[in-house]
Amino acid sequence: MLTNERHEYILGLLDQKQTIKIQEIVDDTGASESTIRRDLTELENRQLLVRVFGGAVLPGRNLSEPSISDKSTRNLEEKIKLAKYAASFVQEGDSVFLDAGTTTFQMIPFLKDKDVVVVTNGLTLVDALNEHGITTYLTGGLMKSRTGAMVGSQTIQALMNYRFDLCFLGVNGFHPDYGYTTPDPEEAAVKRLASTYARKTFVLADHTKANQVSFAKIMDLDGADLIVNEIDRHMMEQLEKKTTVKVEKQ
Amino acid sequence: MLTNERHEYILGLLDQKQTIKIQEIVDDTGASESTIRRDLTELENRQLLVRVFGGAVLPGRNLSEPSISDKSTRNLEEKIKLAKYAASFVQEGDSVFLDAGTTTFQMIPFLKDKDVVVVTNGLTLVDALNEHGITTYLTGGLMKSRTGAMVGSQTIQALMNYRFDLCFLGVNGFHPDYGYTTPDPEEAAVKRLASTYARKTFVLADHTKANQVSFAKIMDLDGADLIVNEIDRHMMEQLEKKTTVKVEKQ
DNA sequence: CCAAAATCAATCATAATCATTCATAAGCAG
DNA sequence: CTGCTTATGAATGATTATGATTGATTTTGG
Repeated sequence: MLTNERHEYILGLLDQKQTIKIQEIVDDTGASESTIRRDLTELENRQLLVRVFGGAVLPGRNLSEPSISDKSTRNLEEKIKLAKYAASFVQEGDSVFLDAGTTTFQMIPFLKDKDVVVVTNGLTLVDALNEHGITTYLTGGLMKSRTGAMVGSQTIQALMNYRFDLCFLGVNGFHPDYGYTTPDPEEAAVKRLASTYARKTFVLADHTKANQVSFAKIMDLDGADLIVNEIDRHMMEQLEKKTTVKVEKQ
Repeated sequence: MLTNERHEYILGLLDQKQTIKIQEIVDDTGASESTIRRDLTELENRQLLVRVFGGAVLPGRNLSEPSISDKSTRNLEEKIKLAKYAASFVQEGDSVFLDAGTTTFQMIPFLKDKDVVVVTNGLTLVDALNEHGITTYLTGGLMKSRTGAMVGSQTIQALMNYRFDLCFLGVNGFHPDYGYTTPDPEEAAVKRLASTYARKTFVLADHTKANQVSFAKIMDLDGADLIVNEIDRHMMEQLEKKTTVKVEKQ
């Protein structure tokens, strides 16, 4: 069976069934597992399907889960600890910028008794902030449906009206040479600007972000203190040359 | 059965039945109890359900959906008809301001194929706009937890950046002499300003709002066309002296 | 209030799936 | 035929999902 034929076959099957298992395709086509895997990776790169553990699903939010690409709920325990630690830097009455993101989201419960004012561009944080009775300002701007973040010129303009005691950012990667990075340039711009209006900025990152580099640079390491929870000695030494590292200990 | 399939299955079942027992899912899917538990914790982390002892229930919607308790569901049928009628005034490619509120919320499904750009100060509308793939700008501002509206100086400032083809507002009362009114002065200010930047403004009001007067005045009747669905002759005559009235007929 | 039953979180070993590597085979141009 | 590229299949060690077990917690029914 030709490569193209297999691809057609896979897509056809997927269209019918919404979900396919790798083993199914192997049985049907007679090709080896390795080959089918290669097919799936290729088709995923062309955005014709989304791979999941054990098979693939049609693209589009239905069956494909945000967490797969995003890993948003992956290290949730870790993120909660990180968030709690981060929240401990917040003083009574502070004005705080909270970035859109899952780690900053976890900070919210720990802020409720601190009488803070929160400014955020993250729509996913809204309900939780509301539930905990925290005074909240939204930046406004264009709504990015994928991330639930608000971005764009209006977000920028809104930020200029505020000054923060503290600014908490999530990132997709931190690296001694390439600094803090994230996939979306517009979101990077918002993060960057928010931090310039803050007396002090913290970046929250779990261990999976170490040495990762994403497309859009937010700023160099020295632009913000880094809050992490586990990190090897060698990495630590390198980072501490560039910035202050706060380690959350179990 | 793939993990994603199970997740979809669980959410689907939950959507149908509002409540599910773990044992049910175990029986239906053939997966072990441990696995189902893991699924539930994961889905709970993503806020797609809430775990309870013995199973799971649908998440209690906060700002994402109009609260079921208050009057919003009372005249829901009426509001949907009203909303559909209102949406019929929207042209392909229009830029539209949607006020925070339950009636404007109902307009969203009818806008999805019109390629519109929506600007709103209503956090309750966000999820629905997102789900229907509508390009959306949020005004930003102070979040009012009770109504899910954004208000204040920043909202005002944001509005000045936009011009609308159409502006749709909800109100708490309309009255021939006292005009359109609503309980909150800040929200009134936002409504008023949004309408001044629109080529045409509509107020949506069901029959319970007739002759009602609330604390904060938005504007006189002639500031906007009034969309209603049932109204007695006498009232109608009085209103038509002041403004254009569009009546949604069954 | 107590005790039995049900449900739970935490842990572990196992099984399934994964990415990576390497060697082979097939196609093709010179 | 030789040398090159590409597709394939098998093998590896790593990662992830799963199912069973444990003892703790919560609910239920007196």
